[in-house]
Amino acid sequence: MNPEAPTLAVSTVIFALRATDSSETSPATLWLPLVRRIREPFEGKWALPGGPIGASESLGDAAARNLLETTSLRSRYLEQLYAFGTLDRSPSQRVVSIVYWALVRPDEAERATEGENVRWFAADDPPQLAFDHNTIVEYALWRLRNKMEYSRIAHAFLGERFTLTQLREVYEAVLRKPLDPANFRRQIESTNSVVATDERLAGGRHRPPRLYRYNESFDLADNGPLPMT
Amino acid sequence: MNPEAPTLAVSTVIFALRATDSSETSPATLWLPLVRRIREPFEGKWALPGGPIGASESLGDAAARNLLETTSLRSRYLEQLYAFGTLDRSPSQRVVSIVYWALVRPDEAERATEGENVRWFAADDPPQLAFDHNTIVEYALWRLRNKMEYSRIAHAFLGERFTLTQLREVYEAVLRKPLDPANFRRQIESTNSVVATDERLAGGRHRPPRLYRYNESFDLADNGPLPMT
DNA sequence: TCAGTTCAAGTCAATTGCACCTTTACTGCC
DNA sequence: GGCAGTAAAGGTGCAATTGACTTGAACTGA
Repeated sequence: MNPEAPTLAVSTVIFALRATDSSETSPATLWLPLVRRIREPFEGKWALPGGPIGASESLGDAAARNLLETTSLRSRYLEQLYAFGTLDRSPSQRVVSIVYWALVRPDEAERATEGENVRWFAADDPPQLAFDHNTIVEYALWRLRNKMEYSRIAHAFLGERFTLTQLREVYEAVLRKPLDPANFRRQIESTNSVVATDERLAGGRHRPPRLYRYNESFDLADNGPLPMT
Repeated sequence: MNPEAPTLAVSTVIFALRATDSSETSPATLWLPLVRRIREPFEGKWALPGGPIGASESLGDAAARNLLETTSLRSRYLEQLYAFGTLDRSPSQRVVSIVYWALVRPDEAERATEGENVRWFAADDPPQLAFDHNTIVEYALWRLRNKMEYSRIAHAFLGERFTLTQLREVYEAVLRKPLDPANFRRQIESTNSVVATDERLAGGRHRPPRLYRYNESFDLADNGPLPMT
């Protein structure tokens, strides 16, 4: 082995939608879980979950495993973001990080056991992070918002059944702008990416909205001919 | 050092436009230079140029250096493509390749000294390559064609001064479909990505077309808040 | 039963995209 | 020198899409 070879690691930026406060009426916003570093460098600072790559796992598998081990989260969507490898990202040691980004559903996000060393932060306003992780979060946010506009990735934030209003609220939360409900409905229906079910969501104090499910024959991510492993 | 740590390398997919045959009238198509492997595994097979990452260079610098050393090419545009790291990509040894893609201008492409170990191939129909390099080329082609449609990346294929017809021919060659000259002109002019010069290209047996130059204040790639190193 | 709320569908003007047409300006040849 | 050929450059009109707005339907809770 070359003693000058950089250390290789994977990290993951995880996004989930959470209510801004405990009230039901407040709109959801983007949050991400961070882990506290328990050793130098940057001991005590918050950082993206990550770790080394196992000898018998692919890069994506390594990201998913690290995710599960450090935050107890299983992601519905996992995509490679970028490989970061400038010289100055870590003091004393050369580290090349292959970073993934993940989307988890709200019910799954609850499983992330918050504690002293794992906590959720607003994605748009994270604290000062270890290494170059602030830059990485910023880039991941850009990619997410970009991809929302040309793919059906929003579905990864939702469960099996959802109303068109819920789907619209995902777009509004990520893109941070209100969308016209009628036009949104027309656009989504024209793509055939969702399928209407017979069920309706009862219980609200208004006309019960129809529940939809995702059209499985649709490509969620539009990532081209990539072997997503 | 962890003896199980994967070997880290960079490779680059280089694209250039070249005339299909020696005649001037034939339309240009996409070509890429490949290098012949001179050792096992896959000795004798064609492969993407690449190599190890130096101790004091960033990933992008490593890609550019390898490019220059193996093919004598300096690229006008270099962007990270993807990090490939499945277990089966190389026999006996675990290799993680961080792959870049590059665009070079026709005049620069001439510098690639073709010989026994470096040769140009049609990008859409490469031979059977070493490792998973056929997959990588296919993905790079997808990214290039995708990016042509929402960025001004085509300019990286051209020199300082160019006519709108030349620019249109770049799009036609990459996207493999004819474009309406009038509509193309209007679209390009509406973006303000090019600036008209006073010069015209004389010598043709027709009305001399105006020469344009690229608007430097325009973002060529639209890669978001990435530190492109 | 009624007020309040949201779902769901429809209308219309403005904008954009695309196919096609006309005019302009040069070169090469007779 | 005039004419034919060619591509540049600009223009026109239709179709599809988008965005702002309106209307009616369906349900809950008081």
